[in-house]
Amino acid sequence: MVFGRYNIRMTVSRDIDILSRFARIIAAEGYTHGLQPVQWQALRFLDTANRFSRTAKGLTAWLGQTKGSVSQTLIALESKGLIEREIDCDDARVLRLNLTRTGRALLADSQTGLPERMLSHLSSGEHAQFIIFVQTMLLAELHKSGGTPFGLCRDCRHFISDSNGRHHCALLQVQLNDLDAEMICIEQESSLVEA
Amino acid sequence: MVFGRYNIRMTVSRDIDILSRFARIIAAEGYTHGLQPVQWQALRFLDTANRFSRTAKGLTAWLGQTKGSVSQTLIALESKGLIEREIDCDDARVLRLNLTRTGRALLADSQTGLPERMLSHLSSGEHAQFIIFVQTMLLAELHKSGGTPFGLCRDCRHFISDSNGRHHCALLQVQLNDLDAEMICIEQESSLVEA
DNA sequence: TGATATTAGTATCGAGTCGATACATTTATC
DNA sequence: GATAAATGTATCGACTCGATACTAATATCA
Repeated sequence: MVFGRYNIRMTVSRDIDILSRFARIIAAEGYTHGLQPVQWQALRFLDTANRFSRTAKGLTAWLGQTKGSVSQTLIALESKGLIEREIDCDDARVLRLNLTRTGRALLADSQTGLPERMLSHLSSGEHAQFIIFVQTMLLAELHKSGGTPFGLCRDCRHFISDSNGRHHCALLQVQLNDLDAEMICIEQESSLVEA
Repeated sequence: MVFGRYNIRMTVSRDIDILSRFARIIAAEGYTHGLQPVQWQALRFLDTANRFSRTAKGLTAWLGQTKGSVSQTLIALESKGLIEREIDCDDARVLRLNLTRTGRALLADSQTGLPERMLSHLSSGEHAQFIIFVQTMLLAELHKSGGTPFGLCRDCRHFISDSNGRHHCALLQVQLNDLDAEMICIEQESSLVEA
């Protein structure tokens, strides 16, 4: 009985070992592209975040760091010529962060990194199931810790499509085009989850 | 057709976003225990690695870092009184790394961390399936990149049990007790995988 | 047996991370 | 219009991590 319990504890502990090692490898992505991991994450985010989320605040929420740390990362990315800052015309406190041509080229040239290779070791069905598990855990954890979940604009309950195929956001009161619809938004509230 | 492709690309990219964010959170484990993430990983490893693997070399392979980085981590852990070094009597180059009473107490006091909480958001069946996926990817990746897989002593093809319930290692030619059998070994070659 | 790898690990450096604190500026609130 | 809140920067210190150069012990092999 005691031995049984011991065995169970060891097994769970072993699961954590496997998961932690896996996470370490994934989280280290970036070096192979000549960037620090956090810089790579930031670049990826800024590439797919919509214009309302592409700010230091948005990045701070996405990365789960303090604004001080994020500010440092942005300085590094700017000095490397990968991003540029643009002052918001509506709110002068806000700096819109845009990828430069160089930044976009770097992302385009590095389509297959570590996470992609990891997932390639699963079949397509396993891949889909695995991502569902990850998403379940991530959303539950973000909900618990008060983190910002994010999500695609078109999956948001504020995303309205009219009969002419045009979209707009009911929260921010702005028109949206097809590209906007596919972007990540900091304000997103999933329409797939009951309130 | 073009739109369809674009959609697929966005979906895969979104999977990577989810996975990367998940991995970042898991990999940050340690701060809540008053340690740096890498120090926490090291402490966990040294707690369950057997006496042949509980060295700077073993930790280097486990963490996938250079020995210089690992050396730094060990200095930090020693200065915090969590580990102690012991010179191997057979090979004076080797330093055995042992947890102190303080180190073991820290691990025992912090049974539930971030990875455990993440996994708690899955049902027990999902949990098991998820870990199998992770293990599949991790082992495939380590095989590809030449990393050391590690594994439990008792799951090794060099692990021999006699009729009296006593064990020994056919590779290192040493006797093993029940506790040894449950530890992680750097030399482990899984008996569950065909050669 | 002795010269020469090889192995295990340390020392040190520089670029970068990250939280904390203090700060400036702009916008919101009352 | 005074005060609060929001957005972001500047700077500090402890730490990470790879790279390089180093020491010391063991293996190899002529």
